[in-house]
Amino acid sequence: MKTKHYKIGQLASLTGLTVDTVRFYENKGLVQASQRSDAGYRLFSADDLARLQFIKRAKAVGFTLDEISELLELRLHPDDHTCEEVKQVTARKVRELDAKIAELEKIRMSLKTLHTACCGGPESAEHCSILQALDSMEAS
Amino acid sequence: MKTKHYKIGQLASLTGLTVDTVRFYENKGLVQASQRSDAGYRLFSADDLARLQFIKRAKAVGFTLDEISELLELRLHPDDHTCEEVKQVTARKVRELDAKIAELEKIRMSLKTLHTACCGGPESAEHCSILQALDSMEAS
DNA sequence: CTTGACTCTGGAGCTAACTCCAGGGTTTGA
DNA sequence: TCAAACCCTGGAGTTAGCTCCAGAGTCAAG
Repeated sequence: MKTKHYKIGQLASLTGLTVDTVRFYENKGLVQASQRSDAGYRLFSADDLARLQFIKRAKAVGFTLDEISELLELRLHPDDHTCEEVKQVTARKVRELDAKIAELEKIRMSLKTLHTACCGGPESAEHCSILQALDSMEAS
Repeated sequence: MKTKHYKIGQLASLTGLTVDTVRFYENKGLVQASQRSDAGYRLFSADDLARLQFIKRAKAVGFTLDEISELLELRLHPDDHTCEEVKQVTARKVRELDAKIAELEKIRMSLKTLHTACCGGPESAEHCSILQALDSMEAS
């Protein structure tokens, strides 16, 4: 029983990335074809697929490729003496994510305010831009 | 009574942007010096300051300058016949933000899993990377 | 056994978002 | 009053993250 593997084109259409982008990521060390065919074709595993999907999602929320690299490299080696280090890194990342999420929530709320104020009651002029909506939130 | 205004350097140090970046943003139309001094110096208002702070925060969560431009341009004109349009745009943006937030939450949770699994019990080997942490979340 | 769709490498080109001059004027504090 | 610290414009340079060749080999259906 052999594990299923994908050629670069299949991987590309499965992830919605382009063939060039996948090769570019490989070049950057973000992903690595688990093997090559006799003809030299890259052969990727299901793990590689998951990795690329992760990369795509992390990118969509504003991580740089370097940051994503760092996230992907994060591994727990239970027998490793730098475990405390890893713990610190993850804690820091979680705090960063919390901050990011808070920012997004804030922008989301002000958009929501904007949305509901639209075509509405007498105070529509009070909340006529996203900046004012943000201000009114922070005041409350 | 005159309203307080800032020269570009003050604005830069207040926002943590560089002078060059502020000028770059002005060039792109993201912000506009409300007036110029006799010598041609840009003079910015408190509104401009708020605008730049918004831009900075929006950038930090992964919006492009074009997207930020779109957000800043979103205004409600109660007497405008395209109000329904604006409502649609805000609704779409809110949905996009929801998706973004969900992604971040997911990554956050898997980091958290990674964090707590570290140096821990017998299953630490089961969650030794962020990808596996993600997998284990989605399975549950 | 051929033809069209796929793959390879290496390198050039592109867009977004800055960043850094050069070469000049302006403000301000000791 | 004069030097340091600011500001101006216009344009060139940089980094990240792709994107697009050229030129050549490979695979699969008819």
